[in-house]
Amino acid sequence: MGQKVISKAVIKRLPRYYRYLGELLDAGVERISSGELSQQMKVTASQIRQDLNNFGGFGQQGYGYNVYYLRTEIAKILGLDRPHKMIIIGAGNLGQALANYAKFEKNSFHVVGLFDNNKALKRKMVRDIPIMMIDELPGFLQKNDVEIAALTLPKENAIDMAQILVENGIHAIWNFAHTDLNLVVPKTVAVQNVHLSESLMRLSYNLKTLEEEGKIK
Amino acid sequence: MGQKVISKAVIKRLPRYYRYLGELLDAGVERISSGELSQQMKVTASQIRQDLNNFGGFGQQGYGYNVYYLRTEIAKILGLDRPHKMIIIGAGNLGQALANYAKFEKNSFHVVGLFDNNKALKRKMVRDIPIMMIDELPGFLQKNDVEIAALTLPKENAIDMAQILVENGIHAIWNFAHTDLNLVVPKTVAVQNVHLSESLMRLSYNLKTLEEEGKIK
DNA sequence: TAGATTGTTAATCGATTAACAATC
DNA sequence: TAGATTGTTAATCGATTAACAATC
Repeated sequence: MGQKVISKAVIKRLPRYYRYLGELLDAGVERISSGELSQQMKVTASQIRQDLNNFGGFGQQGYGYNVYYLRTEIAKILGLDRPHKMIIIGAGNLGQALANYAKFEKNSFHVVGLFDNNKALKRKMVRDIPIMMIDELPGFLQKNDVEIAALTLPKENAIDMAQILVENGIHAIWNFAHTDLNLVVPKTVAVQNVHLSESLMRLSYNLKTLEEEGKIK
Repeated sequence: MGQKVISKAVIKRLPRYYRYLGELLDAGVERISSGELSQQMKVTASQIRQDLNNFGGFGQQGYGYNVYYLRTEIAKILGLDRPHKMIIIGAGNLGQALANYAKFEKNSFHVVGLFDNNKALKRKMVRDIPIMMIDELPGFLQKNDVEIAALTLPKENAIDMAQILVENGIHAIWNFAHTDLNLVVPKTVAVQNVHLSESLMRLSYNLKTLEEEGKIK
């Protein structure tokens, strides 16, 4: 309680540290200094030390950081140390892609259901995950302790669906619809908006900039 | 030439302005002030005016901004005013999802081919887009003027594939593999990394924080 | 003209980097 | 112990916000 608020910039970097530490672990590296890690990740050693110190001292003077220990601690910070049940609303290509994707983080995210309103999909399975109809959703949420819902829907339906999800006890929404759900949902629900189109537009901007600088063609 | 470098923070916000302006346009709104827009987008009016002024004066004192004009100008800045040919490497669920997705921006991104090494997919079509084999890729790039490649591959293959793409004249990579391609590819190629797992981890962090603050359950 | 709202400069805030004392 | 490297404070840098003169 009364915990220090960690800046968004720091939180944004944590998953990247987590990924690099995983790769180091796979490569059999036991310890690493902020200096070495900074070279690999192309950030400053100072930033790494500052970031980590937001959460307490994970390193040791004269030694550096133990890779396994540091990774475990970051996992805890990110809440990856326990399973989260997740459902996916929208069983199209993106929904199905996420169903596979979320398994990546082995013990953290369990996709327990896909929902769609296309009756042709009813009772089908994606891997071992059943596709259910939207009208089964409230009942399903009542029976199962689901924390996270991924939304891969047209934006017209996303806001109403978010409402339904919140009413039925969902605590986190991973939103792929073209709208900013966090402006619509109560602050007691975590929201991450993934706007793929924005990413593509930034790529387009960068491409255009390279052209204008004469670095292309 | 010798153009002012625009900060990443500004570029990151442009697509969001573009989206809101599109919605205003659909709603038949003709003009808007930075103050009104700031309320809708939950940012400061000051930031909107500062951001836009990086590119020149799009507004008019006492009037505000013409929605259609401003949107058109932002489109130009982002390079959305001309078509970009795009291919997708990896014809799994994510690749196919992107094939539909990229069409969203009507005249900006044309997906002209999907590539995979799964022979079962050979010669299939996704919508009107042919799936081709990876070994056909260099020939295809030689014949077609493709600027952008989306990469939906396991990370093991992504780096080699990026190399091949760059050698064959690709200028922009939209990377969905779990690795930082921008650290690997020459600076004359634009890269946007989309790390979905990082987004999910941030969601998990926010969820955990809400729990700890006692706002859940 | 008076009112509204931009464009732009100046002030503030926050994040990053540098430096170094603490300590393993 | 000497050397290495963290943890942490101080300095710098950049981004955001506030303020207001310019101007439609």
